Amino acid sequence: MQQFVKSKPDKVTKADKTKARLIDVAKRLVQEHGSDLVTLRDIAAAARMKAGSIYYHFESRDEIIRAVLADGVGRATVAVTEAIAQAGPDSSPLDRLHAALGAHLKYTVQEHFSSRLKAIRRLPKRLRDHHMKQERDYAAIFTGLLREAEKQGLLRAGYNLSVVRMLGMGALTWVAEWYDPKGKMTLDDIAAELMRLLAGGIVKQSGKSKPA
Amino acid sequence: MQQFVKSKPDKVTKADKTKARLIDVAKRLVQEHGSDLVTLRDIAAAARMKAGSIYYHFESRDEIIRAVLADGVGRATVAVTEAIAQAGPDSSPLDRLHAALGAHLKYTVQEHFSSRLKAIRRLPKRLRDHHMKQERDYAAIFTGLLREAEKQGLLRAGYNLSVVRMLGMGALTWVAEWYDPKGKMTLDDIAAELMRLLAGGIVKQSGKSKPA
DNA sequence: GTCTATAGTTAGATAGAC
DNA sequence: GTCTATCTAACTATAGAC
Repeated sequence: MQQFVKSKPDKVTKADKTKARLIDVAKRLVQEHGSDLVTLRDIAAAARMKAGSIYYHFESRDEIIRAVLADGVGRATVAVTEAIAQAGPDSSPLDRLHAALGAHLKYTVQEHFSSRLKAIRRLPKRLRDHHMKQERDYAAIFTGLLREAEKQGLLRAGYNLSVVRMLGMGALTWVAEWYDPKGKMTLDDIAAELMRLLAGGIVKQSGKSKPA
Repeated sequence: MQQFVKSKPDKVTKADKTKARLIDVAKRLVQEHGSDLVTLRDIAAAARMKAGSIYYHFESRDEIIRAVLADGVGRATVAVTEAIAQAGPDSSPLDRLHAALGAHLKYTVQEHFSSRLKAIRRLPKRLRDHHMKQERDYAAIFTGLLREAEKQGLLRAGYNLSVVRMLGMGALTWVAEWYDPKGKMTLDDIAAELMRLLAGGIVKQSGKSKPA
């Protein structure tokens, strides 16, 4: 597990730990209620502090939100990268894509990732621009796998792979909005369903290849 | 065009017109900035009124937001229903689905439909429950088309059609988050890409039918 | 480092004049 | 119907004690 709060984790002071705890409780609150509804008083209360004390650790409320977002992409990147690695370097790019999408979905639902984009938009421009690079890097993982598959001649011609990626990830990102953990389908089931859909489509292929 | 603000549109009073105008400007502001950031003062200013005057027409801020949401689903339903009708009753359910998804996408992007769900969640329970029925009815249109296709034997077996619907609509709903109107792809292109993906998949089918 | 206290803003909502 | 004026409540942020 990597450190996203600080890139230089030697000599962890008490302040560092408190800051990390603040990010942690803030993340939990943001996931639960949405970034807009979470106040500094909420965060402080959850961290058993008073609101004013937060300013010893952060310059502003926006700085906390930004830290929460950065932590989110960071951990998602780790989760997806690990899933890809587990599939093995000699696996098919499609299998790796399946693994990556599965990890993305799990992370998305658990951490309510989809609320991120919304929160990003209302950050001050300076913080927003910095964060968007991380988001683009994350998205590039998936496009990369599609391009690999294309290079290996696994894909049908004529698709815009960026669009395919965005449609696929959009489908999964949206799952968090309707997914019922008590329902019959697991997240793995849903990822498999998407992958099956993505790969083979839903329509019976009648001899001739005439999709749609 | 139907009336969603009032179900009894005979004798349109001045108050009715003002109320409709308030919903209209509120909708525009909500689409642009998100429902949370829109204040009564914003709405009032956009409607060339003072904030206090709004309370002559609405009981609370929540009532306005609810009206905006109801107006949104209502118009989306009309748009999708009309697109389906234009495909003709003898058309393939898949063609009608294509038409419906295209209309949904256009509406989604233009009206930033995706912000709806977020707004719904923070409504008081009473208003939220009432609204969710409209949302379910809207979603049922799409599931219905898939079931028709299934009944006509057009689909491969083993798919959970509700999940397919949610993945497909999720993909389109998410488009509004990244779509660039100045880019190369039109919304019709994207809808066609999704339909092609949904129907035939992206992976080259090598003799045997072994998707994923 | 964390507290208390409070300044400074801004929001939703109400009352009463016109 | 719309206005002005104002209330109450919540928030971010700051200052200074400990």
